[in-house]
Amino acid sequence: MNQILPESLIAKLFPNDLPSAEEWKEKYPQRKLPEGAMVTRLGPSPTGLMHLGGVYASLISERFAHQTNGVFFLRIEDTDEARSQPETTEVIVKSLDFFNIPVDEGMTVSGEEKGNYGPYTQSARAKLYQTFAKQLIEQGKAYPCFCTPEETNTLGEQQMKEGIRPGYYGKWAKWRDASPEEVEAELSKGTPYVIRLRSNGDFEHKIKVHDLLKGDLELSENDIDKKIFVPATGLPRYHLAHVIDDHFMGTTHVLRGDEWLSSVPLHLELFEALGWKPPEYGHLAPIQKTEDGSKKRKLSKRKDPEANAMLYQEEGFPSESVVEYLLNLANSDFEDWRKANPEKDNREFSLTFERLARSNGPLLDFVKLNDVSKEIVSKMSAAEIYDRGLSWAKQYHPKLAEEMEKDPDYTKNALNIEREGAPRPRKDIGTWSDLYAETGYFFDPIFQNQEPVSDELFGAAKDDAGAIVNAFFETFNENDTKDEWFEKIKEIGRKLGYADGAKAYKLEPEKYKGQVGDVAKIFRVLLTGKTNTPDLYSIMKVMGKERVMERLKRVL
RNA sequence: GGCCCUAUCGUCUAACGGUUAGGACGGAAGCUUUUCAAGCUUUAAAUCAGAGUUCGAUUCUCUGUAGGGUCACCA
Repeated sequence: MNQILPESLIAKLFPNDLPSAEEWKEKYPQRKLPEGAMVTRLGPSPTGLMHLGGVYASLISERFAHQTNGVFFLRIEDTDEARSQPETTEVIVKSLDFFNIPVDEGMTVSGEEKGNYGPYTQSARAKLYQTFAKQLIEQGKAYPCFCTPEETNTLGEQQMKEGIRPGYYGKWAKWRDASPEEVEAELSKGTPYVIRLRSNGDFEHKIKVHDLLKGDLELSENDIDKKIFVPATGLPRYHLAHVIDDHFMGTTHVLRGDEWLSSVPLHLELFEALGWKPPEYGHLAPIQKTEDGSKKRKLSKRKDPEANAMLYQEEGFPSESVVEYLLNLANSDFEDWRKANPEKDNREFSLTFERLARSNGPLLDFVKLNDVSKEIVSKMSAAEIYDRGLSWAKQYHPKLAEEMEKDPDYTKNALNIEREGAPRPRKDIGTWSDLYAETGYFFDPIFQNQEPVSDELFGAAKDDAGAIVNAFFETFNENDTKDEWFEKIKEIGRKLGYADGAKAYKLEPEKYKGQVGDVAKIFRVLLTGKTNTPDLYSIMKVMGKERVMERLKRVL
């Protein structure tokens, strides 16, 4: 008993120059891809920032596409004119670029679209949607509804109050069975309206749904006459847009956040109404955070700065650190793979749905991220750290950049201490911003700006600081080998009553004032202002005699 | 509240129905030709609760509990 509107009335709802369904089919032919190839996509709405969850979903989607020789594309979902900020598409594109997630089709960093299934921005596809919104009305599968937003709201509130499942459905679907005359009357009055799906579903009926990640599910059929199209803007709502686009763009696998799970029945109904085969769905558990240590919640764009993907760039994380951390959240065996294949590109790791399915709303763990990152940076050459650190610093830490650039070779030598060729390279840098704290003292202006050295830092040998430095001046030879150099340090200590090593000191602590480590500390603190630094001999080598003497002198 | 999903150390997780419940991060202790870092050694730390099925349950079933998602609009 679907109420089908007369053609003359339908003609008033849509432009009369719409391409036919056939024409669209010709424009967007089926993709020719190898067996098993997945076509995946990211469909963000441009609202100003890229969510970390979006990066996570894209990373996973992109990897599945490319590990099966398929296609990953980017489609900007800007159907909500009120919320979309089209210019922020750039933010999304740049984020994907930063994280090295290659997009085969869609908007690129250069500002131009590529791909044969475009345009890849929904607001530019209005005609396509209109063809099918019209078709649904012609077939009686959709109808115009003249309820005001206030009416719909009141309806919802009323239903809630009465303990009834809220929504525009069944007997509450006021315009579902309106006569052509009633429709015509509103139309001629110019009443604003929306187009709703005429759902055939029964909420009491369960349908079996297979989700790539959640497995076999039983969900209630959709029976809501969902708003699918807004003639005032000429654009569909998300649900219809997703169905039409993923059909014509040839998407085979939709991987999206699990907040979408409950709308799967609606989407399946729409695919059926249009006579198309739906893609496979996989619903990802969200990345979460905890505030008071007990309650978990999904990262929120508004409240949580760490939800913003660009934060990781600002903080100075190398993009691959974040990528590898996310890969580990997606497939927990990535970590083992990485351990077994320390030198391989993480692209050689294949993601599986089986593992992904077990990832269950993980908490974002910065400590772990930082550990992953230190591991990655420890494998870089000094030159790479210099280049990448400098390009970060130029944008986010000009003072550091300025110093790094003054003498690139000096900086690289400093960065190379205990690094290239070392059996176990240092793991002190997790983010480029660590460069300032960990190596800043190499640069005189930064060193002079540090907190003045307090006696506390000198430790056990603080009373002998002057004597130690004086003795050092007498014997220092910058051409000494490391062994010769260290022998001299020990000798200085010995004369002043310090043991040669920690062992000797521990055996007979009462015999000594301390041990050679305490003597070394005097130099360390004077030279760097810190008690933790790499090997002192190397530091002196890099700094050069003049700078070393200059800094040591201050204690006298 | 209805519906859906989930439940192992603090965190991320591993374990054909049979393991001393494993690993990683973080914590603690120790080792070292200078301090750190790293590395190595050691260590504390978990199967949400209760029933049932079973010779045997982290694993299967049920109930409860807790957490997450969703239910006006938007995506």
